[in-house]
Amino acid sequence: MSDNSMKVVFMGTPDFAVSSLRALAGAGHDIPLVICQPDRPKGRGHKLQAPPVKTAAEELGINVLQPEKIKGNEELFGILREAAPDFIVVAAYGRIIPKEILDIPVHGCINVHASLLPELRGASPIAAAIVSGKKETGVSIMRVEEGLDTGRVYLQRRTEIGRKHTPELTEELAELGAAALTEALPAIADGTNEGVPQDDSRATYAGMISKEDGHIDFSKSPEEIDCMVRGYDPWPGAYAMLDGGIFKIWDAEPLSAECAEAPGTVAACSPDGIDISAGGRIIRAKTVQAPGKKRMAASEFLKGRNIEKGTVLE
RNA sequence: CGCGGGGUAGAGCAGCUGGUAGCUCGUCGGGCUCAUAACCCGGAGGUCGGAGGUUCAAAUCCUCUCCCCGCAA
Repeated sequence: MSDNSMKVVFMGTPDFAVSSLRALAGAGHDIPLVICQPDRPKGRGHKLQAPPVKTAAEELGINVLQPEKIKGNEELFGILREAAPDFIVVAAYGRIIPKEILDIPVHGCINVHASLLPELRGASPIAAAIVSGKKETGVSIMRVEEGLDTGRVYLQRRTEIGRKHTPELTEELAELGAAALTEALPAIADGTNEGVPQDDSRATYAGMISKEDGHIDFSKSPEEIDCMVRGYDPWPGAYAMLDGGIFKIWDAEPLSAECAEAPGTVAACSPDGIDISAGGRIIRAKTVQAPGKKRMAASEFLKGRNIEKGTVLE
């Protein structure tokens, strides 16, 4: 494997990208440079926080560059040209890569994208896959072009979504993607794998998620709501308004029993959960969270606060 | 110094215009029931996050500190 070692510049930012970075290093590739987004104010207190990729790169002893802007950044282009990489690997970098950079590496820019392209191109493929109720999703190793996730696909790996929430699915896809990446790279370099163009007619898009996307519409079916609950974990969280406060549901179970109550009405409370009318049936909230409180089992929530039958969530 | 809520029995909460603490669940013992997330009776279990201060007296007021969470990103 070591004679397949190549020079790779890595561009990525969040946890999802860390797996690929580590895999590249573990495969013996020469990584002269890692590029990620600048430290951003995050969390309470708006403290500056280093992106996970930066932390990982430093652990690996790799130089990190955090350009504020890359479009038209001639200094950055110069540094990259000088590095003369075989590949630039992009994984959830969070910015559009300008053409000047795409042209630099000998074998081009390769992206690890967390969907089965051409489905779910865009910013939030993992959450979108869950929310839309898909049975399976996966990762695609593909070529970065000027279009948004439009390049030819070299390798895909798929997995069942089941009842997974976004965090665990993200972790799983990050590992799948990292393995697929290291497997594909040598074949792309020697021309064994030329990839196949995407069928643009089947393309779908996963746009950025907003806070409001997590607001539950109880006219939807219990199954749809369950998908929201799992997909929007941990952000923005699937929520409803209760007494003017945000009431989040972190785990729910669709019940088949019919329910004639108005959508959002609490039909019953029990140690098993809070049963809410949704789409003519019942969605049972099993893990919930009130403002300022932790996530807790619905049964525990009910010990400290009584929700009367007939209460309406909006 | 972004805004805000909270740390009280094993769990979830109330009490916070100061006088050594209460509710629901669980737990232990007893009773009742064909049965039920059952019901009835009784008991155990808390230095009220930590450190100072005010006071005759603080979970309750003041200061500092540690931890958790919501908003915002």
